[in-house]
Amino acid sequence: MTGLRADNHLAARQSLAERFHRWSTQAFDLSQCPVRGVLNALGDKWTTLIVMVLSQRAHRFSELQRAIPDISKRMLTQTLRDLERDGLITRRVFPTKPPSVEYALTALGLSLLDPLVNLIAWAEHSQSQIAAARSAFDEAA
Amino acid sequence: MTGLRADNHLAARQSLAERFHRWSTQAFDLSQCPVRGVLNALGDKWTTLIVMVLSQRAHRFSELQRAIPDISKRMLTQTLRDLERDGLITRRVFPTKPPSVEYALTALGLSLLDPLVNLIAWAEHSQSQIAAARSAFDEAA
DNA sequence: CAGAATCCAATAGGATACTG
DNA sequence: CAGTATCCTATTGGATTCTG
Repeated sequence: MTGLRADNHLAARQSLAERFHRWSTQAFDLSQCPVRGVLNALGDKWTTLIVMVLSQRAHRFSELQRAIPDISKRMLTQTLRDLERDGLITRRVFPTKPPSVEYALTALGLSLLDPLVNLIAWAEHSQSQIAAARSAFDEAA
Repeated sequence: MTGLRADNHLAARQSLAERFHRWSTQAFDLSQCPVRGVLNALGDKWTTLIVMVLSQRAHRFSELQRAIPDISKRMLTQTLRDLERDGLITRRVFPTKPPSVEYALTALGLSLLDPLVNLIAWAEHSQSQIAAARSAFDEAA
């Protein structure tokens, strides 16, 4: 079998090309494509990190703050709201005094973990190549 | 076998938890973790779209502009530079007159397609649930 | 404890005009 | 054709203060 390795990404290429074509013909407004919303949600500064922490177990607000030390309360609140709004996490308030709030992944949030872990694995596996490429590029300038 | 479906994402959860723990102990500066760079590169407004277009075949600068009508030259240039710097695409200049430049995915860029298509498939599959969750959330307010 | 509100700095990104 | 340069606006995100 020749080209088995070369064809490794063929299915992915065809799948991507097909999707892009469908988007650009159906809804020509690319800014409305379903993926854009998802990708720039994941692309913000804290979303992925929070999802990773919650992938272990439910966390309270202050637990999340301690798990991610350099996040501000403002951004933690806002990112949690967005995740809740998208149905990826739940927010349960316990009417204790002082109140406590627990955040946990929903089934939909859990289903995100599979593609996410693939991407993260790729990032870890590729980081040395990327770093090398950056050094070479920067040195050429 | 009980819980087969419930354990569906168990491997992903454990994998994520393990990685997060490794990062937060080894390099406590979470902003330096290898994934952050990748995710907020993919999270910007144009990177994913450009990668999708290039997944079909190599494109020239003006072809990319036509394929993605609402990108400005400024952002197209800048995003292409970043992708080149990270070693995900190549930039070949043909000394014709007027000059033409061709952009194409590298092997590393091609290897990104697999995790990327998984994430996009998830986004497409989940978009209706996300939209429903948003409506419900916004209506409650 | 779990936020809400306000203010401010940095960055991203669009529009336009110019160039080899 | 394939950019570069400049200007300007909008969004992101941090710091701080206040509250039930």
